[in-house]
Order: sequence, then structure tokens, then C-alpha cells
Amino acid sequence: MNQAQDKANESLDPLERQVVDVFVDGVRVLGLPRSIGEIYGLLFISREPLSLDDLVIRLHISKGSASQGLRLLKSLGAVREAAQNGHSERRTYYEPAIELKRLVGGFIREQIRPHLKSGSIKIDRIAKSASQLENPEQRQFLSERIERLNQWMNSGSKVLPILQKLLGQ
Amino acid sequence: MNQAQDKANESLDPLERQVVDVFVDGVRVLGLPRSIGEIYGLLFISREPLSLDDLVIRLHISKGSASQGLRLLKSLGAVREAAQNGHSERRTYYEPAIELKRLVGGFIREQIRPHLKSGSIKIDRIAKSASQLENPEQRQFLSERIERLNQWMNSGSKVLPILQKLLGQ
DNA sequence: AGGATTGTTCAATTGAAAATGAACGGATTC
DNA sequence: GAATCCGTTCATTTTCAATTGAACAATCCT
Repeated sequence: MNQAQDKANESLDPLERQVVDVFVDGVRVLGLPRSIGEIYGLLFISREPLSLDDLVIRLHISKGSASQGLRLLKSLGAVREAAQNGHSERRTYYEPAIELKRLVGGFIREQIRPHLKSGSIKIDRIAKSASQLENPEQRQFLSERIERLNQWMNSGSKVLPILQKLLGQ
Repeated sequence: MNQAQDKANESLDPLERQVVDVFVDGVRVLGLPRSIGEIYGLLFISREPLSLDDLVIRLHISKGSASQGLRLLKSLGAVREAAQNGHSERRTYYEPAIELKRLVGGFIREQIRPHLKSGSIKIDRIAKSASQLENPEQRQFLSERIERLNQWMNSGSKVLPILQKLLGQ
């Protein structure tokens, strides 16, 4: 690779920047930090797998950010390590998973389900306290509302697999 | 209402606090600020509609927060003004919408669709730029990836109404 | 009219979450 | 075993969105 190319690749060209920004916006909706969007976005438009150092250089982010970002993206199943092309190469390269099914599945598994679960536990505790209230009308009212919360949780749990299935083509 | 009750209502009792916290967690998953969760949560477990001042006093938040929070919740259709009980009362009172269908619908309409729309616009612009690239292989690759993005968008648009319908009982 | 009450707006502040970067560990090569 | 390379960790710093609160309507009451 010649010097001109090195120089060019030290930063994103305008087109790459635009695509990356789309992902930055996208992940913010999901409540994920911008670095996640930048990393995934750059992988998404790169023809070759990229190393951690590539990300650091081209996105101007720290090694720490890149490392943590890749860790999260791996846990989501949104990036995978690229198969090493034969000869001994220490550095690991990453490529994006681009099947929507996989991305949605990972997000649901890692970000949604844990919250649903911890929410259920908290609600159970609350239901227990509520059932011991003295005032019968207050107890009645709270029980109804807690029941409503449980309905929401159930609806959510039921819909998630359907959602995954629908997005699976 | 006597002084003892006034005092008691100046803050949340432990049970109320627990419920409110569930909502605080809940809205954070959705990328909304904690005050939104607090306000909706308190309305959710209150037997009577509450005024802006009630929220300020009981949640220890500023009038500004309460006002802006209520505005967002109203735009989401998650909160509505309670019918005035007869005699002239200037203050407006709020009660929560507790039908999951309505809540999900509002969230999709206000928070999801706008992002999908602005995303589509950006992607169209990018597609235009990409189609003018010199290098044919680069152009080809980018076009494929952009096509993939469009597929995602379409899947999302198609799934949203289904989601609403599924949650509509 | 003037004063009291209710709610909104927005510039300034705060705080929680993200990003940094130095230190570290492990693996590889010479 | 020393030097180098690659990646992780985590205490500190930075950033940016949420919150505050004072000024400002708007409306009501007498």
C-alpha cells in the first residue's frame, strides 16, 4: 500500500462518513453509544474486514473505545471475527453480520430480555408488598395496576419471538 | 386533608418508590429520560389524577421538568387530561393511559417512525452519491450494502403495524 | 385595574454515561 | 529473556442530554 492510500485511509471520505452517521443515528434510537454506531457502520461499508487498529485510526477513537465497542457488538452477534486468510496473522479482523434476523435476535437477547426479566422480579416483590396493605381499597387498586403491568410483560414476552420470526427473511 | 396527610404526601412511600423505579428502568430502555418514567409511574399508581404541582411536590422535580415531561407524555398519548369534576377548577389534572396498544402506538408514531423516515431520506442521498462512483467494484459493493439497508427499513416498516396489532388486546 | 394562580420557555447548570489513555497482561519473535 | 505487538481494563476526563429555576405569558378573581 502506497503513501497516498495510507493517507487517504487515515480518515473517512464523505460518503463513508454519511453512511457511518446513519448508523450513529440508528444506534442512538436503540440507546447505544455513538461509538457502537461508528464501528458497526464502518465495518458495514468496508469491503475488507478491519482490525481494532484500523478502527482506531480511521474513526479517530481510542483503543479503549474500540475494544469495548467490539466487545458489545460481538455480544450482540453484530460482528464476528473474520476467518484468518492462511498465513500466521496475529491481529484479528472483524466483519459485520448483516442479516437483520441475527441483529434483532442479538439485541432482544442482550438488551431487552434482561430488562424484562429484572422487571418481572421487581414486580413480583411489589405485588407481595401490595397484598399486605391494610386499606382494602388501596390494596384492590394497586393489585389491579400490578396485574396490568404483568399483562404488559406477558404481551412483550409473547411478541418478541414473533417479531424475530417476522424479520427472519 | 389534614396536616399529617399533607406531610405524608410530600414524598413517595417505599411501595410507590419501587413502582416508580420500575418505570424509570422501563423508559430508559426506550431511550427516554428518567423524569418521564417518574411522572408516568406516579400517575400509574395514583388513584386520583394528579396536577403538575402534585408531581413537582411528590417527585421533587422542578416545574420545568414536570411541564416538559407531561408535554412529551401527552404527545405519546401516554397521559391525558382528566375530566374536570364539575365545579370550576383552573388546575388541570392528569391520568395515565394504561392500554398497551395506545402506549406502543404513540411510541412508534412519535419516536420510531420519524427516525425511519429521516433514515430513508439520508440513505436515498447516499445511494445517489454511490451510483456515481468511478471504481466499478467499489460502486457495486456499496450498492449492495445500501440495498441491504433499504431491506432493513422495509422490514421495519412492515413489522410495525403488525406489532401494534398483536399488542392490541 | 392589580394581584394571585397556573403553566411554559429557555439559558445556565448538573450529572450520568461515554470516551480517553496509561498501565497492564499475555502472546510471539528474535 | 528482552523486546515488540496486540488487546483489555479501569480510573480519570470529557461530553452532551436532562434538569433546573428564573423570567415570562396566560388566565382568573375581586
